[in-house]
Amino acid sequence: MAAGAEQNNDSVLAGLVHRLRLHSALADADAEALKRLPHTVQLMRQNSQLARTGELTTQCAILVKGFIHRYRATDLGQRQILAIYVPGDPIDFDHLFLPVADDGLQAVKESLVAYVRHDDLRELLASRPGIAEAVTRALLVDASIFREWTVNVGRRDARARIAHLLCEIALRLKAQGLDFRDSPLPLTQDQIADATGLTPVHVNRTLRSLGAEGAIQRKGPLVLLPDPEALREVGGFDPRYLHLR
Amino acid sequence: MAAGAEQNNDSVLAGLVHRLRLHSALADADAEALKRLPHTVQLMRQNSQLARTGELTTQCAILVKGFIHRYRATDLGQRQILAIYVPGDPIDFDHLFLPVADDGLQAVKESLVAYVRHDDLRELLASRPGIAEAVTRALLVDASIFREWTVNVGRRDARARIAHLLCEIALRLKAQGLDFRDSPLPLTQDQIADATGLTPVHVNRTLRSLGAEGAIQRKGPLVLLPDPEALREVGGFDPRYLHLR
DNA sequence: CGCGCTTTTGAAAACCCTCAAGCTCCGTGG
DNA sequence: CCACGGAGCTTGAGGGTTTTCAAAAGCGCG
Repeated sequence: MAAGAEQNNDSVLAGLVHRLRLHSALADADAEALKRLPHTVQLMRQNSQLARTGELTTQCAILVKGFIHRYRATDLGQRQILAIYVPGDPIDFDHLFLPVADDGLQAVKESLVAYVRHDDLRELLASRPGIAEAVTRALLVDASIFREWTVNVGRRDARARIAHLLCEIALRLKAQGLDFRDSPLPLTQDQIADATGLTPVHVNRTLRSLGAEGAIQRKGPLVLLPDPEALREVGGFDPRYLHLR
Repeated sequence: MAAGAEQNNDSVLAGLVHRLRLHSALADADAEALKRLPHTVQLMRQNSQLARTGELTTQCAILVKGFIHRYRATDLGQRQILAIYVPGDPIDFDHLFLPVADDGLQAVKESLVAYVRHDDLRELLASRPGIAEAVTRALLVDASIFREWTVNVGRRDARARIAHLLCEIALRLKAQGLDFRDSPLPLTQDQIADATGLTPVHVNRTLRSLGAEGAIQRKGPLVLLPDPEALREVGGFDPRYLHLR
């Protein structure tokens, strides 16, 4: 756990409401109730852990700012990144029902995380079916994304894998009202490798080749997207699996 | 859709109850209510489709007998199998909340499927929170399995991928009170390839090599498992992600 | 200014893929 | 009863994408 300041800011959970409304029609009363949920906010340092595989949790995390990834490791120590969360995303609401953590959670860069207690959230879900349904739907959309990642890693070559990953994150950011340009993804090539099932060396070469064609633009460690359309082509990206309205 | 006889057998949904109880403590009253859910039963011919990507659904399917797989295809027509369901598994309960189908569903071999109407199931979930929680938990366990498949395809070599796949199915069958020996997996090498992100040719060679070592035993198209322990070793299989009690 | 982390580059090797053909098994029909 | 055809399995040779190993260069930070 990173050191963190506790606060109680009213609009911290607005991003979560926005995310739920991407998939569900949430009544205003429900939205207000959600935002009033008691919560604490923590600043997570880059690379700090939110949870470790096997741990028991009693709180749920919501990403407010920054990026967080979910990963799992094989017995041989090979790491596979399974999800990359953007602001507004519920990070581990699955722990509400399966309190033992499957996966590790780590801050990609310095991030702001809101915590709500399982008890409080459970109470809210029980009293407001609209919220319960919206949360369930969000969990199922996440599952659809997990499946697309399997497709990505299993059936696309290196260029397409990376392009697809970037398209997805760009679109999910945009859906949250954010922009790749404003908050460019600070993934290292190591992390891209672990997300796509490749090696860092090959990611480097592929990124380089994509840059040469103009499909992406690079500034230091960051990747910008000058040509989303071209990238979409390369990645064979079809956003239906994101279930955006 | 395959031609199918309609019936109304009382114990058809017992497998589903068993599956839910792998993860949740279900009250007897809840279990009885579940089994009394109105349903029809259909016999699906080998390779027949239950649903196609993009279709709207109004019923949920439960696998009673046989095997069914879930798949998705890339824009280039490459197929990736995303899940293999065993008897007792709820197949598409996600459509209760996201009625537009993400994925295709196809019978691996002749299978028996029970259908319940969304309306009936929704009513049951609303009136019995214990069932609602058990179903949510089952969906989340499935999500955990999806993630492990990403790890499998992304970070293991061919031998380990296939071994891991076989270990998982064998264990899930066993948890349902079935046995690999009684109902050996009728996957073709093509299907194993699509499940593991490999090509059929390489699956053939790998299967052959696993057989030569005695890790598996083969009888015609079928794969038997004489030595689960050896396979577990090869696949780096750690069953925790299955959340079996 | 130097240390650590990340990126970059090169060369060789490995794993897996593609292409292609032959084989076995089995159900169907002549 | 045997020929035919299809589906799935097997095998070989060659090629390609990706990996491994190794080392150097760039960059940010204390």
